Amino acid sequence: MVNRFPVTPRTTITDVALLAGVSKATVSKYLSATDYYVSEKTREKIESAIKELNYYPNALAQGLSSRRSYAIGVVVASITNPFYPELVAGVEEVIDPAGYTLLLGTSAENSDKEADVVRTMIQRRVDGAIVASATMRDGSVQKLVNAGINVIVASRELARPLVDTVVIDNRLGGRMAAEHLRGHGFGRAVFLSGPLDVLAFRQRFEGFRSVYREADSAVHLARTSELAEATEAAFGLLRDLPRPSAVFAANDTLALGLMTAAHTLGLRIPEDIALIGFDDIWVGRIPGVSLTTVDSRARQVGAVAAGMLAERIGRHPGESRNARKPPERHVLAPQLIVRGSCGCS
Amino acid sequence: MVNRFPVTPRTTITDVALLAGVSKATVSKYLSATDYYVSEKTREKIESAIKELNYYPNALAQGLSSRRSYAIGVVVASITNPFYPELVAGVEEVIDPAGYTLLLGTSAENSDKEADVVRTMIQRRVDGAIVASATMRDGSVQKLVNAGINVIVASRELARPLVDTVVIDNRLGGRMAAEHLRGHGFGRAVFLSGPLDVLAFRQRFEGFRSVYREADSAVHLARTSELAEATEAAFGLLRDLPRPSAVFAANDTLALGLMTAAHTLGLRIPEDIALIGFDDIWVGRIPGVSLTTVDSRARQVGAVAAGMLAERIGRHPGESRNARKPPERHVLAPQLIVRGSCGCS
DNA sequence: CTGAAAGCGCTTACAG
DNA sequence: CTGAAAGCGCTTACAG
Repeated sequence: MVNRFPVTPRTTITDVALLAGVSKATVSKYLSATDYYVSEKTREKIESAIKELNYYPNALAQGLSSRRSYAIGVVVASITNPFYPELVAGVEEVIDPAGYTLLLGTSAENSDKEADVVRTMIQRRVDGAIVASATMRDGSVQKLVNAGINVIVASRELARPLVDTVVIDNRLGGRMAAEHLRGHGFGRAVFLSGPLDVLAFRQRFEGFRSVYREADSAVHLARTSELAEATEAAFGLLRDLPRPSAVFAANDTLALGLMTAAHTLGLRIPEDIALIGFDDIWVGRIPGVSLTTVDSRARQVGAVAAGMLAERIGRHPGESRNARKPPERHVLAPQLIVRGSCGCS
Repeated sequence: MVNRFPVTPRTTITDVALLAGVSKATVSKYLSATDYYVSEKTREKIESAIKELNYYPNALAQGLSSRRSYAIGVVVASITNPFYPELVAGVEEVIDPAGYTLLLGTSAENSDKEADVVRTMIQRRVDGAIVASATMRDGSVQKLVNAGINVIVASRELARPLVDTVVIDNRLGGRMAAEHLRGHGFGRAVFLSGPLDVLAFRQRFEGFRSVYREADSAVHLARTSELAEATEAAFGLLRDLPRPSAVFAANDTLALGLMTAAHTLGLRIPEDIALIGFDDIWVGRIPGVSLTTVDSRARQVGAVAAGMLAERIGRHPGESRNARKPPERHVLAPQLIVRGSCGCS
């Protein structure tokens, strides 16, 4: 077979071995650093050969051979929803120093894309995956697990405890928001939410309802929690009579939608409507927004998830069935962030 | 050699070939779809074997063998700066249907991380890279190119036209903002900027200065364009006497910093200070923010960059020297988005 | 349309 | 501490 590829050949481990006057095996051992010892003299020879040849080991070959890709997949619903970049930053923070590369997958609303992402992660043989997309079905997570991938579910939960999970206490968060509103003297409040089949929303609602019970509480739903949809839903809510004087939004984007709709209708916040959101995306800190909210600690959730994943991978390198250790559940505490939109200041 | 890895073996192309009663080569041809023809009968046999065995081709092996990883690297400065997710979304939009996987790299401020990202992209043998980090040095881009990777620089420029570039016309954008401010009757305005060694900032400034000339114009610098630093710098600016009544910020985060500082000092926007930003991050649409700004079209920039990259890769599969076609330059037009902060409404 | 065989660039027991 | 050789799971000319 001659000249299969008419391209500039890259330098390989063989070139390095030749120049250093040692075997490929020895170069490989030098590269892996930890596991094997290499004498000082050969180490030096190898190092200078690598430098001279400007050699970069081929990660595909390494992965194929060692059955370890040093890649981890992160799947989020949408990268433009500011909650997710924050979580991804948390993941990166810990994954990065550990030498892993991040494959980003977006599941969108779309179930085709969801299937694509799952397939991609499996085919690329990621060492682990962090699934942080609220819209991803449990079956998709199951597929990853079946394929032998270590997976951690972050900022959401599965119906059955299939894998490690890291979440905040959403019920508590909902309760905190509701109690704060009640503390302002509001006898009635409305919960503005995305679809209630998203567990986090449902739990926040439960927390809310533990304070505003029965007839006193009401829910108003948006189809999704995109700003446009949220605004649309908020218009509906604000035209309902009697108009609520206090609203707890299931996340900050929904809260911003409410702000937008209120503004258009000439209603002021907090004077006409007191508002609390959920997540604490950075936008809320801007003076003109000044959103009181519950911090869902996206960054920490990401970091903790990455830490748990790294531990799993360490325990089961290559393909595992997640078998040894039973699924763990890490619960972080939410935190009320008081700013202007609730009427405190 | 017996039992090298005590792990559940995954199903391989050999298993599929065996079950389907054909050779690995034929299965491979079926998998590649486009290039080869496979008879209807064998196609069916292969398909059912794949389904029965739940087979997923190993992308590492495919990449090693074909010298095509179907991965593209995207490097941004910071994923939590809302400008970048928007650009990444644009990239994804076109990369995704084309079957590429996105490797995300963050260069941060840190030049160690920058080197890591470059190394990672090279070792993983990405088919191409999109560099959108304003803080990444030209030398790093050069390294990628030297390693035979197709690279597109997005939303920034290199000193020398080394690779394809997609940018907006920053000078024009700066001019549009300045002219709008001048149209409001402001005889003097200040340019609030990040470091002027970032070309985009410098060009925006040039556009600004083409309207507010010489003594009339002034610059005020922030160390970075993080919100906290921006706010800090804005305090300085607002305490300068005479206090400017119009500010053009080099990007929206800087503008938000100015809003924050102004609010703290009891200054109103636009009554006391008219403000225009740059980028049009979605936050500006929120009523309480209502930021007049210049749309830098992050999403389109990302999409166009991805398109150019796909074309390069198609032309030079595997390792190329980006040689054949000279570097291209794609310039998009910025667009003024008028909202409340400039005093228009 | 299909298959045999070499090769992609590494790693890893095993033997020394 | 070092090396020979097999193997990781694919793809691709080449021949039929």
